[in-house]
Amino acid sequence: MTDAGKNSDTNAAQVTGKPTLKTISKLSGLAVPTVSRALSDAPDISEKTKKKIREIAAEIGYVPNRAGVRLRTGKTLVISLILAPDSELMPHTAQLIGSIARALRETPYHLNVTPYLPDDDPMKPIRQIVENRLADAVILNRTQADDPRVAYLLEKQFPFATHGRTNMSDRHAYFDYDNAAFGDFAVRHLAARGRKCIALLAPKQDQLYATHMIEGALAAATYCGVSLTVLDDVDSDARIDEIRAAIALRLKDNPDVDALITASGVAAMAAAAGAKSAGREVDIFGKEATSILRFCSPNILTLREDAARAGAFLAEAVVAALNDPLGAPKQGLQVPSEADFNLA
Amino acid sequence: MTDAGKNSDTNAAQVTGKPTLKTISKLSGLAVPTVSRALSDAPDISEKTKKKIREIAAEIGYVPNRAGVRLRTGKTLVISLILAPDSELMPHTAQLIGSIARALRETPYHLNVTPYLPDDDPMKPIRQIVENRLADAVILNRTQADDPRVAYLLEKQFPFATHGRTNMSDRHAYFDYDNAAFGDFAVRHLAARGRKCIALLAPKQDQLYATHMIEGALAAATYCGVSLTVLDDVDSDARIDEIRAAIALRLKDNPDVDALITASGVAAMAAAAGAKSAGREVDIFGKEATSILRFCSPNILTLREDAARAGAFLAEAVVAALNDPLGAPKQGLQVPSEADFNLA
DNA sequence: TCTAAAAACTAAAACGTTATAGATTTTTCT
DNA sequence: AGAAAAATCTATAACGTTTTAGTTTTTAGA
Repeated sequence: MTDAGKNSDTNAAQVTGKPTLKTISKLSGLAVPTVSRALSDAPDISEKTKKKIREIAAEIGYVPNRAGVRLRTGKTLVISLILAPDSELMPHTAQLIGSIARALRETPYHLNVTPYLPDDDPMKPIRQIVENRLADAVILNRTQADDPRVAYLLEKQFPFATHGRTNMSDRHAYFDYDNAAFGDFAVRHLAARGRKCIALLAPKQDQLYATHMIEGALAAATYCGVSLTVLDDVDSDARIDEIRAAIALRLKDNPDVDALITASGVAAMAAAAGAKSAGREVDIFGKEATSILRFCSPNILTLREDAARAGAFLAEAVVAALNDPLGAPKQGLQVPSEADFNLA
Repeated sequence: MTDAGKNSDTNAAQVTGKPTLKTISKLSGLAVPTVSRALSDAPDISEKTKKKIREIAAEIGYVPNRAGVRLRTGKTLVISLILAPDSELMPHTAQLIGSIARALRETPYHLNVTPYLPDDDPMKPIRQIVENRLADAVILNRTQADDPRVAYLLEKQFPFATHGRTNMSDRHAYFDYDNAAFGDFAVRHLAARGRKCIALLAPKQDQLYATHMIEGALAAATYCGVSLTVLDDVDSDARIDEIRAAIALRLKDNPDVDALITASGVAAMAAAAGAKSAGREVDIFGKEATSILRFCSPNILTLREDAARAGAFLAEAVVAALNDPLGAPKQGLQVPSEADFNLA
């Protein structure tokens, strides 16, 4: 009897439960490593068998088991978004999260979210992720000019991208809003409206975006021949009521101020309220994604900041860094344009 | 020579790289399964060795490898938040995400985010997660009364919790805002302010929260002796400009309306703008977490909805469901109170 | 003191994947 | 045709964990 053939009818293999490489192996009569290499398009597998295996895989709906991959390769297939405490209160954070996650759908990576509280050590989540390999890469938002997290990640050579530039930006992927252009735009626009004495709210924190904004605004003020004051003792990242009160106070000190520039929509609203309570009629120019600002009083001039675009870019940038660790980091700027401009 | 002792000096074991059960095994001289069982507090390990092993584990900072656990047990240690398309534009979604993730820090679970677009099939992400076991449980937001996702999850007996009730709520964990109490509160408050003819914006979608809100408002209107109209042809979930236009139109049809109730802050602002453009002086009563509403004109009365509390509850509820699949689902309601109330 | 039962531990296997090294087959060259 | 080279495939092992079924040690019982 010769029924102990080398290739005993494998086509009758059981196909119950989630298909694995083993399932395809049985169905195709090829060894498991062959199947694996075929699916990863290795050079030492013939085109014919690759085609056959890919067909079977597609037919039975094979999806690689992440735990297997993760255990064997050490890759987690996870990208972690580190959520700064105050970003939860910012209106377009949800959009940023959503757009990152959506962009990652095209990739094998999943997005997980790692928030920390104001009292937490900002380094802790990062260290945990790097040391325990909880993700293959991270995305940071609200980075500071001299961000210790960025320094740490650079030192550890851990892939990452940031929303907002840092002092080390030449060495990492980032997406940022062109705040210099915003400052320039805002001042020119206000000057064109006849405003002469513009004040700008700056955050107290060591944030590079403020530097850029001030640079752009100052240059434009010189060019337009208007005055520009930087209110750097008003923390534009503070709570809304504090901003309002601080603005009202500062407006009384500076009776000539006839326009305010803020870096966020929330600050713009607070500034508007502060101006109102101080009985002053000033123009407010803010930067924000949300359209609700248009319905507020006094009217607020705004340039839209596209969080969805930022998210998509960051996802791509971080995946690019993972695919080519030695390549130049992807860097993007959103340049504000007339199209982003909306009068209320 | 008797140096081939049964217990060759294991204390000199190499402790390089991430510690694993093997590391502890070598350090303790005990077998790997013993270490595993000791750490999971199995009954057949003596207290003495448990103590010893726990000490070593703590000392070398052992953290279980998730890939190993996942492969062996089939558990992913992941909870996935399914993000409805429009929730990205809602101001407190980021807070919801953050608070869920923060609550999960006390557990072995990580939060990942799975958004879908308006054009996507809402079932697709759910099916993928269940079929490919991408998470151990899911959290849904913006559920509809007759939500097919909920029906599917119930049928598959897949653990989940929802933000917002459904018609199947007795069978699943949820957290919801008590919208009946909100409707009641809003009507009573407006009536106390002397308003006689109140209109309520209802979403077009099959959302249970609207039903509750209307119920509460109608009962209170009867009690207070004021009139209540439900504007059910204005979709309170529509885009902001559409709401504004629709409201302006409806106000012209209903010249007696002197107050508006909306289910969201965004709708409240749109309603306020619509009223303004219709040249009508009406009170607006909305529900929202963000404080910026207070700075808008006309003034908007609001009850705060606590997204952070919802997130923490949902995280706990879903973890409870995982730990005790047969237990009664955790269900929570946020009852609005005077404390949540803020005049602008 | 000897046996039976209980307690404490271990060996082996498995989850699904991929890297390495080796085996087989086919092609190419002389 | 025969040998060398190239192409294609396979066996083995390993990643870290936990489960199952033992095995050894200790305690209890007579």
